[in-house]
Amino acid sequence: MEIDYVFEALASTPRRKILAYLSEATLTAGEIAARFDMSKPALSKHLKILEQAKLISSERKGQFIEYRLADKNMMVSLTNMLATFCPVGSGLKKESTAIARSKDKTTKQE
Amino acid sequence: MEIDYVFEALASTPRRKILAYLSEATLTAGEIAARFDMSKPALSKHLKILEQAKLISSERKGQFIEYRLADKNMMVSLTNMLATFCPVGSGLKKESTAIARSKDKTTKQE
DNA sequence: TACACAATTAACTAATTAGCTAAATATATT
DNA sequence: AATATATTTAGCTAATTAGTTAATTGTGTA
Repeated sequence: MEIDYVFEALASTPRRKILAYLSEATLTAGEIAARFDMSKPALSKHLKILEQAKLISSERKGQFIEYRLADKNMMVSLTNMLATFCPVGSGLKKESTAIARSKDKTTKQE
Repeated sequence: MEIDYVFEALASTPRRKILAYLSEATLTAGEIAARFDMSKPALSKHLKILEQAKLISSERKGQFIEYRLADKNMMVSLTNMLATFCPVGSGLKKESTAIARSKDKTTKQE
């Protein structure tokens, strides 16, 4: 599922740090890498994972590649996440409700 | 950091499913395990990870152990996450704090 | 006490992830 | 064309994670 990529992407301290760096500024891959104690290829992988999750987007500018937050998509994903865990129905939630109801009935019979 | 545990816990489809199952009902470890195609020890590990992240809590009831959402903590974590990554979120969080403060004041006056 | 049931912990394996260095690709400059 | 810079891809290894079965712990009941 699509949301899986978002959660996987967020489950990494360096990746969340990248998002924080991009929260206000647009930065090139090199500018981001300069802020981490990690090789450029390693950073590149993190950027790829964030981009696959649609949390960031990239645009080539000459020999540079600029990265920026794709915050609209992030908001959609996070909102969906909230919708899953909080009131708004999914199949699992309905089943959970049904379980609660049957348990309640059993308890009252005793 | 504390939030690291939350992200790690959420980066797993079965664990997010467990949260969804618990969104309305309180279930024992066995009742949860019965809904997954996975061994009980494997489920037990997932429950432990969720509990360490303070997303769920457990309580022994005789030979059973009941699990339930610790949703207040989850909401706090998720709200903080929004505040960190989205400029909009941080503004809203501050407003939320302000509202809470003003409500508190009002309540005490009553 | 002895036995059954619920759940966890222990010990292990297979698969995945995160990092590295070296090589390749794309663009800019001379 | 040749060379330099920015970035990514390839190939590798070490560490971590997710699952398994077997053993252990805690509780209820005959």
